[in-house]
Amino acid sequence: MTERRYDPRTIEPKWQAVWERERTWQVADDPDAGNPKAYVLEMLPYPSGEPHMGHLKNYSVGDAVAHFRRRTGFRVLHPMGYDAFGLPAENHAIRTGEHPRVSTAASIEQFQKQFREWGISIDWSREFGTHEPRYYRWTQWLFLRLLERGLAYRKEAAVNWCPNDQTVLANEQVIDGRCERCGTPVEARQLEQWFFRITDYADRLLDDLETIDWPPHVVTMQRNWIGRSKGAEVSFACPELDTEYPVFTTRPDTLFGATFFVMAPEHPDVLRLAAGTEHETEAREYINRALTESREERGSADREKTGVPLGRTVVNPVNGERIPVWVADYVLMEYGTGAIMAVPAHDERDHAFAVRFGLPIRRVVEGGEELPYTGDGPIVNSDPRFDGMHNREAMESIVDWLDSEGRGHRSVNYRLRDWLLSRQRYWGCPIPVVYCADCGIVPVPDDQLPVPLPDVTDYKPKGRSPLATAEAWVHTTCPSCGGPAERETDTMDTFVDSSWYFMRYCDADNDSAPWDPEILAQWMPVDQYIGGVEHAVLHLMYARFFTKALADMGLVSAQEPFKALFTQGMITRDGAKMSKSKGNVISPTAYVERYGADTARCYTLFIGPPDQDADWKDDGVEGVHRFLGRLWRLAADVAASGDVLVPESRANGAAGDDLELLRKAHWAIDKVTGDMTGRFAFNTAIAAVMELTNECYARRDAVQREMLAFALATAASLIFPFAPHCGADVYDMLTGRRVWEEPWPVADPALLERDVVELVVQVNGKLRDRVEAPAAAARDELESLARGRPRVQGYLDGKDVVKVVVVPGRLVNFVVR
RNA sequence: GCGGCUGUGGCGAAAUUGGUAUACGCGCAGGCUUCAGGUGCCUGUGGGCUUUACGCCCGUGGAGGUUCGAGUCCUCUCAGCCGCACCA
Repeated sequence: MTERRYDPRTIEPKWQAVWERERTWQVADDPDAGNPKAYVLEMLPYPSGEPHMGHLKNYSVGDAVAHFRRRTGFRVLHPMGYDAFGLPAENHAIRTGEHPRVSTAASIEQFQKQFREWGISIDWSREFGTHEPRYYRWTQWLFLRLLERGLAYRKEAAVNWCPNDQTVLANEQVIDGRCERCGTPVEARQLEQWFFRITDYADRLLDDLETIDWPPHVVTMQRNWIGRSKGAEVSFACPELDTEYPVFTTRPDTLFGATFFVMAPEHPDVLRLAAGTEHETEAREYINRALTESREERGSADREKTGVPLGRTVVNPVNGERIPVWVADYVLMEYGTGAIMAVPAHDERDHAFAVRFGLPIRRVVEGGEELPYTGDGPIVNSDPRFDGMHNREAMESIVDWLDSEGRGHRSVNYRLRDWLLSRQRYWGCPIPVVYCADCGIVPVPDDQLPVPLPDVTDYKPKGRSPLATAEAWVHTTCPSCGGPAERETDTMDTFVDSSWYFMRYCDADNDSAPWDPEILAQWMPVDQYIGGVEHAVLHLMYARFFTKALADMGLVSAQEPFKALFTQGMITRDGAKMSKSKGNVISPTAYVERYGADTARCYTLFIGPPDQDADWKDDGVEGVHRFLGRLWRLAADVAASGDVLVPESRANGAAGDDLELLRKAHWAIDKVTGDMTGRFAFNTAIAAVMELTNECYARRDAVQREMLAFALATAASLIFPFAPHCGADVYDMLTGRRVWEEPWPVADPALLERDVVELVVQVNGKLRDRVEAPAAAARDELESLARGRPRVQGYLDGKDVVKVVVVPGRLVNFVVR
């Protein structure tokens, strides 16, 4: 019909230039602004190589939200930065000798370029990388505030050591006993390291999950990770050594069933207990072996239980019984007290252990056919005071009794461990403390920040941080006494950097504080956070902890950083995760060049619900490109046929095809608006704009030019959040106006209603006929209309109509016998 | 083992509260336009049956149930994916 061609290569740069020149997406900090604020944020990218499809999807989702909020009356903060410290850049440096700063800068440049080519509406005035001194200065400053409050501390502990990356790892970074980054089995090492006291916040991190709008599965994962258990702490005495060993139990009702006692190999008293007994040598050997085993070797629940007796007994406080003490590696030093009472009749692990070593098993709760029985029931074989009582009640009574005797009390335990933040690696934020022979650990004063990351020649970790080789940097003077001192050479876990970046965006250029609290209060919390589910317990837990700790210091008023969270699904290729090793990586660049950014962006959203994983198919991309081309071409034809038009609905007097098209436009407005408010149903929103476009084609020769222009301009307006260039261009061609300056369209309810509806007629729930009926018709009118249909008559003749169900506007159902 | 999610055409998927199952897109088939086209436009497309009709039957992983009516609610079950995994 025309030679006019949809050419994204022309229109996309044209609009990008306008947005760049006019700084369209820049937003001012203005406490007096009339509009409410909306802080829309996608997780900041880790700049390694070039952006991939996951980035394209992530920022397409976020940009759609940002655009929609802007046009529905919000002042939107939509910033960008780079999580630039980290292992991949450093490993690259080890291989090539190139400074991580260089490769990181090159990658950041790629991201900057592509974000602009994608047309993402970013406020570039707030951009930073976490590796820049102007940023990490404040990471260090925040570390010192946590240190002052005792929330950062140093201790020796059994930590996870990755022999490949030559660094310690946080608990959260160990997956199935292996390093999260490289997959190497993790070893246990006894080292002195820096920790954040995140466990102090366990209760609040758990309870406040109820105050935020997050996907339930992420909430569940965090809840499980924190792992709060309620129970009791009960002391078992060892008279020979004149000591007492408290244990944590969630089942104080089974105390009378405790037949032995087990300590973790790491327990500080195990060797002392075994000393001088016949089992001393055996115990010593067992403990030594257990301590050198990797987490993976030790960790599995299905492996056969091992352990040795220590040749001692302790006294069960409820009945004075002496029970033998064992050491076994199924007891963990990190959880509870590092010692347990074993109740083999009612605990699977204790049962397996008792069977293996021939230890007695005593049932104290009735129920179940076989042992171990972990359910509820009446207490037996215990004390006359408790026998016959339901075990749930007995729990309370037994703890109360022990408490009154001073031998126990209620207690809560958590699975969550403190956050180990030291890393023996180069490319990270230096920890701002020095070690002085006289003064000990001395924080670097605020006015000496940042502690710069020194240059080194060898990035290879050798069990010590590469920073240790920067002698001139390491040797410094003590800020406290002026004597010689050495700098901390470990760097921080990069999750520290990303635990507060969203606050820095609010006041990114501040060089006298991490932020001005008043400006921060204007923007925080993030209203909509968008990112991958892989951060469900790592980044998202750490950022919540930081926010709460800083809130306690009065630095932030928000208790939660991310009011709402959306986790987008992965883009796969042939059903598999894209990875360089599989060779199935597809780069957004090729598609952006060939079809334009709008097509690539729309496709990542149209492919399916955005929280679901989706498989990339080139055919699907074609389909989306065809749709944008159809919209653009028809609009170009209309625009070429006369003057530019003012977008208005022309509701009055429209009839016939004009009215039908007008209705379809309003239906689409309603559908898209609904799909985007409180939901992320972008796939069906785009489908609705496709339907509207199809309707424009179907009626293009039957409607007035103005109506066609209105319908097409509406389609452009609605597709703009997903395909901003095409949306802007079409809108401009038809109206001469800028779509992003237009308020979001509002559907006219009168045009959503129809005066005639298709009534479904069922007999016994089966569809038998359809008939046009006035929408306003009364129930009995609808019934007689339906009853009068010949086809329906055929089903009703000779039968008893026992019931008639009428749903006005929908259906009539005759129940016959 | 525990917890969570998902099962709908040849494929990706729709179906806000129980009310016409399969919107939209891909693919496929046919037609028109074109010198041509891997372009554009139009039409058709869940399966089966027959008397080819304004027809009937079946159909949302499987089996039951509730209801006038179930993709949607309940019970059991199968399959796949994800998370946690000796946490006392």
